[in-house]
Amino acid sequence: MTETSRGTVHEGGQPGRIGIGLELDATHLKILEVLRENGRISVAALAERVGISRANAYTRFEALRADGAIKRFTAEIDHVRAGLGITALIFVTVRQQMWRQFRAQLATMPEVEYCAITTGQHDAMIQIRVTDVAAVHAMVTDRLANIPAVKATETVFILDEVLRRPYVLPSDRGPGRSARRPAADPVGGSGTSGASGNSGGSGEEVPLGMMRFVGAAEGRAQLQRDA
Amino acid sequence: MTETSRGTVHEGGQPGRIGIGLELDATHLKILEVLRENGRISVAALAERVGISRANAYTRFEALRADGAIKRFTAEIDHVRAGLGITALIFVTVRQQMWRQFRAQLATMPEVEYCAITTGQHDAMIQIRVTDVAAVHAMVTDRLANIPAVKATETVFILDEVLRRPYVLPSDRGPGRSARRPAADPVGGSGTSGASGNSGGSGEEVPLGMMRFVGAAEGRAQLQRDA
DNA sequence: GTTGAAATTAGTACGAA
DNA sequence: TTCGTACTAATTTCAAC
Repeated sequence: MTETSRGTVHEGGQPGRIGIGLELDATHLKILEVLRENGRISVAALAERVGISRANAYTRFEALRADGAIKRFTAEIDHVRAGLGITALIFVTVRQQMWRQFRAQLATMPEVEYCAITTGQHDAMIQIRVTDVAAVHAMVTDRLANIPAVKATETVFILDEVLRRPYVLPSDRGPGRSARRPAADPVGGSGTSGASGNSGGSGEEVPLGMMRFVGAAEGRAQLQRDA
Repeated sequence: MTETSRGTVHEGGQPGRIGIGLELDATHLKILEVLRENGRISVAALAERVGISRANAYTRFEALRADGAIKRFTAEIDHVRAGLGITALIFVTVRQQMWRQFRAQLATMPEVEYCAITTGQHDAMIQIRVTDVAAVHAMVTDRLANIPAVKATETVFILDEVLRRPYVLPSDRGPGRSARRPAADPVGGSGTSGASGNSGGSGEEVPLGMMRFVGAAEGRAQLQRDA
Protein backbone atom coordinates (compact mmCIF):
# COMPACT_ATOMS: atom_id res chain seq x y z
CA MET A 1 0.00 0.00 0.00
CA THR A 2 1.49 3.26 -1.10
CA GLU A 3 -1.31 5.72 -1.63
CA THR A 4 -3.16 6.39 1.57
CA SER A 5 -6.05 8.73 1.84
CA ARG A 6 -4.30 12.02 2.27
CA GLY A 7 -3.93 14.50 -0.54
CA THR A 8 -5.15 12.24 -3.27
CA VAL A 9 -8.62 11.56 -2.06
CA HIS A 10 -9.34 14.52 0.14
CA GLU A 11 -9.56 17.36 -2.28
CA GLY A 12 -11.91 19.21 0.04
CA GLY A 13 -10.96 20.78 3.35
CA GLN A 14 -8.32 23.33 4.19
CA PRO A 15 -4.92 21.66 4.12
CA GLY A 16 -3.31 24.09 6.51
CA ARG A 17 -5.84 23.66 9.24
CA ILE A 18 -4.75 20.55 11.05
CA GLY A 19 -3.69 21.38 14.53
CA ILE A 20 -4.83 23.55 17.35
CA GLY A 21 -8.32 24.92 17.39
CA LEU A 22 -8.78 25.04 21.11
CA GLU A 23 -6.44 24.35 23.97
CA LEU A 24 -8.05 21.68 26.08
CA ASP A 25 -7.41 22.15 29.75
CA ALA A 26 -8.23 19.82 32.61
CA THR A 27 -11.76 21.21 32.88
CA HIS A 28 -12.46 20.54 29.21
CA LEU A 29 -11.32 16.97 29.61
CA LYS A 30 -13.48 16.56 32.67
CA ILE A 31 -16.46 17.77 30.68
CA LEU A 32 -15.70 15.30 27.91
CA GLU A 33 -15.36 12.58 30.50
CA VAL A 34 -18.83 13.20 31.84
CA LEU A 35 -20.41 13.69 28.44
CA ARG A 36 -18.92 10.51 27.11
CA GLU A 37 -20.68 8.50 29.77
CA ASN A 38 -23.90 10.43 29.74
CA GLY A 39 -24.49 12.28 26.53
CA ARG A 40 -27.92 13.44 27.62
CA ILE A 41 -26.94 15.13 30.85
CA SER A 42 -28.15 18.70 31.17
CA VAL A 43 -25.55 21.42 31.11
CA ALA A 44 -26.68 22.44 34.56
CA ALA A 45 -26.00 19.00 35.97
CA LEU A 46 -22.79 18.84 33.99
CA ALA A 47 -21.60 22.06 35.59
CA GLU A 48 -22.24 20.66 39.02
CA ARG A 49 -20.43 17.42 38.35
CA VAL A 50 -17.42 19.20 36.89
CA GLY A 51 -17.41 21.82 39.60
CA ILE A 52 -17.87 24.98 37.56
CA SER A 53 -20.66 27.49 37.16
CA ARG A 54 -23.57 27.04 34.78
CA ALA A 55 -22.53 29.87 32.50
CA ASN A 56 -19.00 28.55 32.30
CA ALA A 57 -20.26 25.12 31.47
CA TYR A 58 -22.41 26.51 28.67
CA THR A 59 -19.48 28.45 27.24
CA ARG A 60 -17.15 25.48 27.33
CA PHE A 61 -19.79 23.11 26.08
CA GLU A 62 -20.43 25.30 23.08
CA ALA A 63 -16.71 25.79 22.48
CA LEU A 64 -16.08 22.05 22.46
CA ARG A 65 -18.95 21.54 20.07
CA ALA A 66 -17.91 24.37 17.76
CA ASP A 67 -14.29 23.33 17.80
CA GLY A 68 -15.17 19.80 16.81
CA ALA A 69 -13.69 18.17 19.90
CA ILE A 70 -17.20 16.83 20.36
CA LYS A 71 -18.22 15.43 17.03
CA ARG A 72 -21.77 14.48 17.84
CA PHE A 73 -24.00 12.92 20.42
CA THR A 74 -25.32 9.51 19.74
CA ALA A 75 -27.29 6.67 21.26
CA GLU A 76 -25.58 3.32 21.62
CA ILE A 77 -28.01 0.76 20.38
CA ASP A 78 -28.12 -2.95 21.11
CA HIS A 79 -27.78 -4.27 17.59
CA VAL A 80 -28.85 -7.75 18.66
CA ARG A 81 -32.16 -6.36 19.89
CA ALA A 82 -32.41 -4.18 16.85
CA GLY A 83 -32.28 -7.29 14.68
CA LEU A 84 -28.63 -7.28 13.60
CA GLY A 85 -27.21 -10.25 15.44
CA ILE A 86 -24.24 -10.96 13.21
CA THR A 87 -21.09 -8.88 13.28
CA ALA A 88 -18.12 -9.50 11.04
CA LEU A 89 -14.82 -7.95 10.11
CA ILE A 90 -13.75 -7.89 6.49
CA PHE A 91 -10.15 -7.16 5.69
CA VAL A 92 -9.82 -5.71 2.24
CA THR A 93 -6.90 -5.38 -0.10
CA VAL A 94 -7.50 -2.39 -2.31
CA ARG A 95 -6.11 -1.94 -5.79
CA GLN A 96 -3.81 1.03 -6.03
CA GLN A 97 -5.19 4.28 -7.36
CA MET A 98 -8.70 3.13 -6.68
CA TRP A 99 -9.20 4.39 -3.16
CA ARG A 100 -11.64 6.98 -4.23
CA GLN A 101 -13.90 4.42 -5.83
CA PHE A 102 -13.58 2.15 -2.82
CA ARG A 103 -14.68 4.92 -0.49
CA ALA A 104 -17.57 5.89 -2.71
CA GLN A 105 -18.81 2.30 -2.78
CA LEU A 106 -18.53 2.03 0.98
CA ALA A 107 -20.86 4.95 1.40
CA THR A 108 -23.56 2.99 -0.40
CA MET A 109 -23.38 0.07 1.99
CA PRO A 110 -25.55 0.69 5.01
CA GLU A 111 -24.44 -2.45 6.82
CA VAL A 112 -20.95 -1.02 7.21
CA GLU A 113 -20.55 0.47 10.66
CA TYR A 114 -16.85 1.19 10.62
CA CYS A 115 -14.02 1.35 8.12
CA ALA A 116 -10.38 2.12 8.75
CA ILE A 117 -7.32 2.22 6.52
CA THR A 118 -4.58 0.12 8.06
CA THR A 119 -0.96 -0.83 7.62
CA GLY A 120 -0.03 -4.47 7.43
CA GLN A 121 -1.13 -7.29 5.21
CA HIS A 122 -4.40 -5.69 4.21
CA ASP A 123 -5.25 -2.13 3.35
CA ALA A 124 -8.58 -1.63 5.09
CA MET A 125 -10.76 -3.20 7.70
CA ILE A 126 -14.50 -2.87 7.65
CA GLN A 127 -16.95 -3.93 10.30
CA ILE A 128 -20.44 -4.91 9.26
CA ARG A 129 -23.64 -5.74 11.12
CA VAL A 130 -26.22 -7.89 9.44
CA THR A 131 -29.18 -10.09 10.25
CA ASP A 132 -27.73 -13.49 9.41
CA VAL A 133 -24.67 -15.34 8.19
CA ALA A 134 -25.96 -15.46 4.65
CA ALA A 135 -25.89 -11.69 4.54
CA VAL A 136 -22.18 -11.70 5.31
CA HIS A 137 -21.64 -14.09 2.46
CA ALA A 138 -23.69 -11.93 0.16
CA MET A 139 -21.84 -8.85 1.24
CA VAL A 140 -18.43 -10.33 0.56
CA THR A 141 -19.03 -12.28 -2.59
CA ASP A 142 -21.60 -10.12 -4.30
CA ARG A 143 -21.16 -6.57 -3.19
CA LEU A 144 -17.49 -6.27 -2.32
CA ALA A 145 -16.17 -8.67 -4.92
CA ASN A 146 -17.90 -6.68 -7.62
CA ILE A 147 -16.01 -3.53 -6.79
CA PRO A 148 -13.01 -3.29 -9.11
CA ALA A 149 -11.09 -1.49 -6.38
CA VAL A 150 -11.28 -4.60 -4.21
CA LYS A 151 -8.48 -7.01 -4.96
CA ALA A 152 -9.03 -9.50 -2.16
CA THR A 153 -10.91 -9.92 1.10
CA GLU A 154 -10.64 -11.95 4.25
CA THR A 155 -13.59 -12.34 6.56
CA VAL A 156 -13.67 -13.02 10.25
CA PHE A 157 -16.69 -13.30 12.51
CA ILE A 158 -17.05 -11.54 15.79
CA LEU A 159 -18.15 -14.00 18.44
CA ASP A 160 -18.37 -11.60 21.31
CA GLU A 161 -17.74 -7.95 21.97
CA VAL A 162 -15.93 -7.87 25.23
CA LEU A 163 -15.49 -4.17 25.65
CA ARG A 164 -16.48 -0.92 24.04
CA ARG A 165 -15.55 2.28 25.74
CA PRO A 166 -17.27 5.42 24.58
CA TYR A 167 -14.14 7.02 23.20
CA VAL A 168 -10.95 6.94 25.13
CA LEU A 169 -9.58 10.10 26.67
CA PRO A 170 -6.03 10.93 27.70
CA SER A 171 -7.25 11.57 31.23
CA ASP A 172 -8.02 7.87 31.50
CA ARG A 173 -4.33 7.17 31.93
CA GLY A 174 -4.22 9.10 35.17
CA PRO A 175 -5.21 12.43 36.65
CA GLY A 176 -3.58 15.78 36.00
CA ARG A 177 -2.41 15.11 32.49
CA SER A 178 -3.15 17.73 29.87
CA ALA A 179 -3.87 16.95 26.26
CA ARG A 180 -1.35 17.75 23.58
CA ARG A 181 1.43 17.16 26.11
CA PRO A 182 1.88 13.39 26.24
CA ALA A 183 4.15 13.51 29.29
CA ALA A 184 6.60 10.75 30.07
CA ASP A 185 5.10 7.39 29.28
CA PRO A 186 5.20 4.63 31.91
CA VAL A 187 7.93 2.82 29.98
CA GLY A 188 11.55 3.36 30.79
CA GLY A 189 13.58 5.51 28.46
CA SER A 190 12.11 5.64 24.96
CA GLY A 191 10.41 8.98 25.44
CA THR A 192 11.48 10.39 22.09
CA SER A 193 7.97 10.51 20.70
CA GLY A 194 7.34 10.06 17.03
CA ALA A 195 9.47 7.47 15.28
CA SER A 196 11.23 6.02 18.25
CA GLY A 197 12.13 2.49 19.23
CA ASN A 198 9.84 0.01 17.55
CA SER A 199 9.71 -3.44 15.95
CA GLY A 200 10.96 -6.55 17.59
CA GLY A 201 8.12 -7.17 20.00
CA SER A 202 5.89 -10.14 19.44
CA GLY A 203 5.77 -10.16 15.67
CA GLU A 204 4.26 -6.79 14.82
CA GLU A 205 5.36 -4.96 11.74
CA VAL A 206 5.74 -1.22 12.06
CA PRO A 207 6.76 0.36 8.80
CA LEU A 208 7.73 3.78 10.00
CA GLY A 209 8.67 6.58 7.71
CA MET A 210 5.94 7.95 5.53
CA MET A 211 3.19 7.15 7.98
CA ARG A 212 0.70 9.90 8.48
CA PHE A 213 -1.58 8.62 11.18
CA VAL A 214 -5.28 8.81 11.64
CA GLY A 215 -6.72 12.22 10.75
CA ALA A 216 -10.10 10.67 11.05
CA ALA A 217 -12.07 13.87 10.95
CA GLU A 218 -11.24 14.73 7.37
CA GLY A 219 -11.76 11.26 6.08
CA ARG A 220 -15.09 11.01 7.73
CA ALA A 221 -16.25 14.36 6.49
CA GLN A 222 -15.25 13.39 2.97
CA LEU A 223 -17.20 10.19 3.03
CA GLN A 224 -20.24 11.64 4.65
CA ARG A 225 -20.37 14.22 1.93
CA ASP A 226 -20.59 11.46 -0.64
CA ALA A 227 -23.21 9.53 1.26
CA MET B 1 -9.77 -21.44 19.63
CA THR B 2 -12.27 -23.65 21.34
CA GLU B 3 -13.50 -21.89 24.44
CA THR B 4 -15.33 -18.73 23.62
CA SER B 5 -16.86 -16.46 26.16
CA ARG B 6 -20.14 -18.12 26.75
CA GLY B 7 -20.80 -20.23 29.76
CA THR B 8 -17.25 -20.37 30.98
CA VAL B 9 -16.60 -16.76 31.60
CA HIS B 10 -20.04 -15.31 32.11
CA GLU B 11 -21.13 -16.76 35.36
CA GLY B 12 -23.41 -13.82 36.00
CA GLY B 13 -26.62 -13.03 34.15
CA GLN B 14 -29.75 -15.07 33.68
CA PRO B 15 -29.11 -17.75 31.06
CA GLY B 16 -32.70 -18.06 29.94
CA ARG B 17 -33.18 -14.44 29.20
CA ILE B 18 -31.67 -14.00 25.78
CA GLY B 19 -34.35 -13.12 23.33
CA ILE B 20 -37.35 -10.90 23.19
CA GLY B 21 -37.80 -8.17 25.71
CA LEU B 22 -39.71 -5.77 23.54
CA GLU B 23 -41.08 -6.06 20.07
CA LEU B 24 -39.58 -3.24 18.08
CA ASP B 25 -42.01 -1.82 15.57
CA ALA B 26 -41.37 0.70 12.85
CA THR B 27 -41.90 3.59 15.24
CA HIS B 28 -39.33 2.25 17.65
CA LEU B 29 -36.80 1.98 14.87
CA LYS B 30 -37.58 5.48 13.75
CA ILE B 31 -36.92 6.73 17.24
CA LEU B 32 -33.61 4.89 17.34
CA GLU B 33 -32.74 6.37 13.98
CA VAL B 34 -33.20 9.90 15.22
CA LEU B 35 -31.52 9.27 18.54
CA ARG B 36 -28.50 7.72 16.93
CA GLU B 37 -27.83 10.88 14.98
CA ASN B 38 -28.74 13.29 17.71
CA GLY B 39 -28.53 11.78 21.15
CA ARG B 40 -29.31 15.09 22.81
CA ILE B 41 -32.56 15.84 21.08
CA SER B 42 -35.43 16.61 23.43
CA VAL B 43 -38.22 14.11 23.64
CA ALA B 44 -40.61 16.80 22.42
CA ALA B 45 -38.58 17.37 19.27
CA LEU B 46 -38.15 13.64 18.89
CA ALA B 47 -41.91 13.15 18.99
CA GLU B 48 -42.37 15.72 16.27
CA ARG B 49 -39.70 14.21 14.02
CA VAL B 50 -41.10 10.72 14.43
CA GLY B 51 -44.69 11.85 14.08
CA ILE B 52 -46.13 10.75 17.40
CA SER B 53 -47.44 12.55 20.45
CA ARG B 54 -45.16 13.70 23.21
CA ALA B 55 -46.67 11.33 25.73
CA ASN B 56 -46.19 8.41 23.39
CA ALA B 57 -42.63 9.45 22.72
CA TYR B 58 -41.88 9.50 26.43
CA THR B 59 -43.40 6.06 26.89
CA ARG B 60 -41.47 4.53 24.03
CA PHE B 61 -38.29 6.31 24.92
CA GLU B 62 -38.42 4.91 28.41
CA ALA B 63 -39.34 1.47 27.14
CA LEU B 64 -36.34 1.40 24.80
CA ARG B 65 -34.06 2.51 27.57
CA ALA B 66 -35.47 0.06 30.13
CA ASP B 67 -35.40 -2.80 27.67
CA GLY B 68 -31.77 -2.19 26.85
CA ALA B 69 -32.30 -1.51 23.17
CA ILE B 70 -30.69 1.82 23.94
CA LYS B 71 -27.58 1.03 25.93
CA ARG B 72 -26.47 4.54 26.72
CA PHE B 73 -26.00 7.97 25.30
CA THR B 74 -22.54 9.14 24.56
CA ALA B 75 -20.55 11.96 23.02
CA GLU B 76 -18.32 11.16 20.09
CA ILE B 77 -15.03 12.82 20.79
CA ASP B 78 -12.32 13.77 18.35
CA HIS B 79 -9.46 11.75 19.81
CA VAL B 80 -6.89 13.65 17.78
CA ARG B 81 -7.99 16.91 19.40
CA ALA B 82 -8.17 15.19 22.74
CA GLY B 83 -4.50 14.32 22.40
CA LEU B 84 -4.72 10.70 21.29
CA GLY B 85 -3.51 10.90 17.70
CA ILE B 86 -2.38 7.30 17.30
CA THR B 87 -4.82 4.47 16.75
CA ALA B 88 -3.75 0.87 16.38
CA LEU B 89 -5.26 -2.58 16.13
CA ILE B 90 -3.67 -5.43 18.02
CA PHE B 91 -4.62 -8.96 17.09
CA VAL B 92 -4.11 -11.28 19.99
CA THR B 93 -3.79 -15.03 20.22
CA VAL B 94 -5.01 -16.11 23.61
CA ARG B 95 -3.89 -19.22 25.43
CA GLN B 96 -6.72 -21.64 26.02
CA GLN B 97 -8.47 -21.64 29.37
CA MET B 98 -7.12 -18.20 30.13
CA TRP B 99 -9.86 -16.04 28.72
CA ARG B 100 -10.96 -14.92 32.08
CA GLN B 101 -7.54 -13.57 32.95
CA PHE B 102 -7.26 -11.92 29.57
CA ARG B 103 -10.52 -10.09 30.09
CA ALA B 104 -9.58 -9.02 33.57
CA GLN B 105 -6.31 -7.58 32.31
CA LEU B 106 -8.07 -5.74 29.52
CA ALA B 107 -10.23 -3.95 32.01
CA THR B 108 -7.13 -2.43 33.57
CA MET B 109 -5.94 -0.91 30.30
CA PRO B 110 -7.58 2.46 29.75
CA GLU B 111 -6.12 2.92 26.27
CA VAL B 112 -8.25 0.06 24.98
CA GLU B 113 -11.33 1.40 23.28
CA TYR B 114 -12.70 -1.80 21.80
CA CYS B 115 -12.13 -5.52 22.09
CA ALA B 116 -13.84 -8.30 20.20
CA ILE B 117 -13.41 -12.07 20.16
CA THR B 118 -13.05 -13.24 16.58
CA THR B 119 -12.78 -16.35 14.49
CA GLY B 120 -9.83 -16.78 12.18
CA GLN B 121 -6.12 -16.69 12.68
CA HIS B 122 -6.27 -14.72 15.91
CA ASP B 123 -8.60 -14.93 18.84
CA ALA B 124 -9.22 -11.30 19.67
CA MET B 125 -8.82 -7.87 18.21
CA ILE B 126 -8.30 -4.83 20.37
CA GLN B 127 -8.26 -1.22 19.29
CA ILE B 128 -6.18 1.24 21.26
CA ARG B 129 -5.78 5.01 21.23
CA VAL B 130 -2.57 6.52 22.50
CA THR B 131 -0.54 9.70 22.27
CA ASP B 132 2.41 8.47 20.25
CA VAL B 133 3.94 5.50 18.49
CA ALA B 134 6.13 4.67 21.44
CA ALA B 135 3.05 4.08 23.53
CA VAL B 136 1.88 1.42 21.11
CA HIS B 137 5.20 -0.27 21.40
CA ALA B 138 5.04 -0.09 25.17
CA MET B 139 1.53 -1.46 25.18
CA VAL B 140 2.39 -4.45 23.04
CA THR B 141 5.78 -5.42 24.40
CA ASP B 142 5.39 -4.48 28.04
CA ARG B 143 1.78 -4.70 29.00
CA LEU B 144 0.31 -7.30 26.68
CA ALA B 145 3.39 -9.50 26.43
CA ASN B 146 3.47 -9.80 30.20
CA ILE B 147 0.02 -11.31 30.36
CA PRO B 148 0.38 -15.09 30.49
CA ALA B 149 -2.90 -15.45 28.66
CA VAL B 150 -1.41 -13.72 25.63
CA LYS B 151 0.40 -16.14 23.38
CA ALA B 152 1.15 -13.84 20.46
CA THR B 153 0.22 -10.46 19.03
CA GLU B 154 0.20 -8.73 15.71
CA THR B 155 -0.05 -4.97 15.50
CA VAL B 156 -1.36 -2.82 12.71
CA PHE B 157 -1.65 0.96 12.61
CA ILE B 158 -4.75 2.80 11.58
CA LEU B 159 -3.84 5.46 9.06
CA ASP B 160 -7.28 6.89 8.57
CA GLU B 161 -10.76 6.25 9.78
CA VAL B 162 -12.90 6.49 6.73
CA LEU B 163 -16.27 5.89 8.23
CA ARG B 164 -17.94 5.41 11.57
CA ARG B 165 -21.67 5.17 11.69
CA PRO B 166 -23.34 5.59 15.05
CA TYR B 167 -24.62 2.04 15.20
CA VAL B 168 -26.20 0.46 12.21
CA LEU B 169 -29.91 -0.23 12.21
CA PRO B 170 -31.88 -2.71 10.14
CA SER B 171 -33.97 0.13 8.79
CA ASP B 172 -30.89 1.40 6.98
CA ARG B 173 -31.32 -1.31 4.42
CA GLY B 174 -34.63 0.08 3.29
CA PRO B 175 -37.93 1.34 4.65
CA GLY B 176 -40.72 -0.80 6.05
CA ARG B 177 -38.58 -3.61 7.41
CA SER B 178 -39.28 -4.75 10.93
CA ALA B 179 -36.63 -6.02 13.27
CA ARG B 180 -36.40 -9.66 14.20
CA ARG B 181 -37.80 -10.53 10.79
CA PRO B 182 -34.82 -10.40 8.44
CA ALA B 183 -36.92 -10.58 5.29
CA ALA B 184 -35.55 -11.90 2.03
CA ASP B 185 -32.05 -10.62 1.42
CA PRO B 186 -31.23 -8.95 -1.87
CA VAL B 187 -29.19 -11.95 -3.00
CA GLY B 188 -30.70 -14.57 -5.24
CA GLY B 189 -31.69 -17.82 -3.64
CA SER B 190 -29.79 -18.53 -0.44
CA GLY B 191 -32.46 -17.26 1.86
CA THR B 192 -32.19 -20.09 4.30
CA SER B 193 -30.92 -17.98 7.13
CA GLY B 194 -28.58 -19.38 9.71
CA ALA B 195 -25.90 -21.76 8.53
CA SER B 196 -26.51 -21.53 4.84
CA GLY B 197 -24.17 -21.32 1.87
CA ASN B 198 -20.75 -20.11 2.88
CA SER B 199 -17.07 -20.48 2.16
CA GLY B 200 -15.59 -20.23 -1.26
CA GLY B 201 -15.79 -16.48 -1.67
CA SER B 202 -12.54 -14.58 -1.69
CA GLY B 203 -10.58 -16.56 0.86
CA GLU B 204 -12.59 -16.17 4.02
CA GLU B 205 -12.75 -18.96 6.53
CA VAL B 206 -16.08 -19.56 8.14
CA PRO B 207 -15.96 -22.38 10.63
CA LEU B 208 -19.64 -22.95 11.13
CA GLY B 209 -21.02 -25.29 13.69
CA MET B 210 -20.26 -24.30 17.24
CA MET B 211 -20.38 -20.62 16.51
CA ARG B 212 -22.37 -18.61 18.96
CA PHE B 213 -22.34 -15.14 17.59
CA VAL B 214 -21.94 -11.82 19.30
CA GLY B 215 -24.00 -11.56 22.45
CA ALA B 216 -22.21 -8.35 23.12
CA ALA B 217 -24.41 -7.18 25.93
CA GLU B 218 -23.47 -9.90 28.37
CA GLY B 219 -19.78 -9.75 27.67
CA ARG B 220 -19.74 -6.03 28.11
CA ALA B 221 -21.67 -6.14 31.34
CA GLN B 222 -19.27 -8.73 32.67
CA LEU B 223 -16.23 -6.67 31.90
CA GLN B 224 -17.67 -3.45 33.14
CA ARG B 225 -18.39 -5.12 36.43
CA ASP B 226 -14.71 -5.96 36.73
CA ALA B 227 -13.51 -2.51 35.73
C1' DG C 1 -15.72 33.37 35.75
C1' DT C 2 -19.69 33.72 38.96
C1' DT C 3 -24.31 34.37 40.80
C1' DG C 4 -29.34 35.25 40.55
C1' DA C 5 -33.74 36.08 38.39
C1' DA C 6 -36.89 35.71 34.18
C1' DA C 7 -38.42 33.14 30.21
C1' DT C 8 -38.65 29.08 28.05
C1' DT C 9 -38.80 24.34 27.80
C1' DA C 10 -38.93 19.71 29.58
C1' DG C 11 -41.13 16.04 32.20
C1' DT C 12 -45.42 14.21 34.49
C1' DA C 13 -50.17 13.08 35.34
C1' DC C 14 -54.56 12.50 33.93
C1' DG C 15 -58.82 12.14 31.22
C1' DA C 16 -60.75 11.26 26.58
C1' DA C 17 -60.81 9.12 22.12
C1' DT D 1 -52.45 2.15 23.02
C1' DT D 2 -52.32 6.72 21.76
C1' DC D 3 -53.42 11.55 21.99
C1' DG D 4 -54.19 16.14 24.08
C1' DT D 5 -54.02 19.19 27.76
C1' DA D 6 -52.89 21.13 32.06
C1' DC D 7 -49.65 21.24 35.88
C1' DT D 8 -45.09 21.13 38.05
C1' DA D 9 -40.28 21.09 37.94
C1' DA D 10 -36.23 21.89 35.65
C1' DT D 11 -33.27 24.02 32.34
C1' DT D 12 -31.47 27.70 29.50
C1' DT D 13 -30.78 32.47 28.72
C1' DC D 14 -29.58 36.96 30.08
C1' DA D 15 -28.54 40.23 33.21
C1' DA D 16 -25.43 42.49 36.65
C1' DC D 17 -21.56 41.67 39.76
